[in-house]
Amino acid sequence: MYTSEYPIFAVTVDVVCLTVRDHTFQVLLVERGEEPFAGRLAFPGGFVGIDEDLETAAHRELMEETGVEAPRFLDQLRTYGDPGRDPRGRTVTVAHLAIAPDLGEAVGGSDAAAADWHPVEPLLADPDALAFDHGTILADGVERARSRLEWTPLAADFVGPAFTIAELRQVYEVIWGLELDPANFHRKVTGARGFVEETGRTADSSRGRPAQLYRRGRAERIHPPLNLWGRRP
Amino acid sequence: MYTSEYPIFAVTVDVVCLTVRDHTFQVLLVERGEEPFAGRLAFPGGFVGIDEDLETAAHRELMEETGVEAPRFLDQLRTYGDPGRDPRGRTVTVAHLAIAPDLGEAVGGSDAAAADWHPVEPLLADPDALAFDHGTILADGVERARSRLEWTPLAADFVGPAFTIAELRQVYEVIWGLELDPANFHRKVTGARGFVEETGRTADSSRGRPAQLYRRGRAERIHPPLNLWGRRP
DNA sequence: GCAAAAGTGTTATACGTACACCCATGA
DNA sequence: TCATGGGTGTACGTATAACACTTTTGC
Repeated sequence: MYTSEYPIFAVTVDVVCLTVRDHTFQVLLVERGEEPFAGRLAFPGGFVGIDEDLETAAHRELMEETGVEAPRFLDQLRTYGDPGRDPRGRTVTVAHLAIAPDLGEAVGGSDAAAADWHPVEPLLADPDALAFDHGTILADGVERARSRLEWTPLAADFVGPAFTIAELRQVYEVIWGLELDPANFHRKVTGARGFVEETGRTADSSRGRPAQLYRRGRAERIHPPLNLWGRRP
Repeated sequence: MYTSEYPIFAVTVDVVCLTVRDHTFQVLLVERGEEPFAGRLAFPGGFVGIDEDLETAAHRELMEETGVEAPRFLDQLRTYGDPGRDPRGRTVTVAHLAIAPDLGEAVGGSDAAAADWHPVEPLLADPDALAFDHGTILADGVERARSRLEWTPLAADFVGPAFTIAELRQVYEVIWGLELDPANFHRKVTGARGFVEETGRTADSSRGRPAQLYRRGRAERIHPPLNLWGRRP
């Protein structure tokens, strides 16, 4: 190895885990127990093992620090490596984007002092709300998720294994911050090949006609992209 | 620093530099001078300096190894860090995507044995054509470039500072491998706000009516995306 | 029945494709 | 004046936004 010939780095992973809870776009954060940034909010994450691949490390850190075991989606987001981003030394972090359905209150793993969901909007508005450069990373993660909704079935990863078209529509409405026509949305989603499949079952309805339940389809891309520009004002 | 407490990594950058030359989609490669993979083709790249940020390192390595000084576009692509991707030890590489206009033959820098442009297609067809995991990286870079053409003015980065609409169309035709209607393409591109601006000058024409010259506009995204599905068969 | 939510029908308009056609130049 | 590529006009078909309307449930 060339540890004496070449610069030495520490490599970490961080996980931007997003969900929709209580009609709000939220992100999973831990309260840091140690310096630097002790007591501040940050993404779950940590050092990559010497024989561990990056995605495995991301899954492991998410599980260890928050108890979230199986996000519906997890992929690389971007790598952040500015000198000085970590006061302890030269660290490069490979940020990942994860999507989980609303899992209820019970989060919190072994390592971190506390893990909880936080609404995204106030965090985006205050660049110094999070430790390290995590404010920048959050902005990139949110942008990536918003963009992916257009041309992949990512929205289905925000809801449970069986869901109604209205639940899916609320994901778009919350994340994009606009109101969609339920009738046209229904046609677009059910008409896009491979986005959703019927289960044959219907949802319980407290009032109104019960909705059909769907599951996620096999498609990885939506053709053509869902061109949802929202309701005209 | 925690070099004794935590795993030690080497961090490199690699640059997938793409262009369109001779009506062909091409990538800039160097012939490796040393083991491992001596004599094999690889992307320009190398170790990141201890006080250097990632993008600066990418620019530097591209310049040092190929002489390409100012690509029109350079951004992170993805990070590759599987254990075992480099037989010498644990290395994480932050791959970058660069786009340059056709610069003529003269490439070749100081460090590498040789640097030259190579058509992309045969390299994609043979997964073992390149050193390390660079075949995978090339496939990701090409896919990213193809996708960006749809919704950003990336095509303008493949041509010179002043260009005709026909030159721009050829970029799409070569990279997407299809034939476009010149009339409709012209309208779409000139109609998309911020994609191109008139220069007032015209190109020299060997035959036919001389074309207007345009420069790149200020937009970073095209609304709506250029929905070019090509000429029907 | 009534309210509420799911889902379907309908229509005016916008948009895109195809291609006819005119324009400006070199030979 | 002919050939060639640049650029415009336009008709027709398809997609879609808007919203009226029907369906199916709980109360």
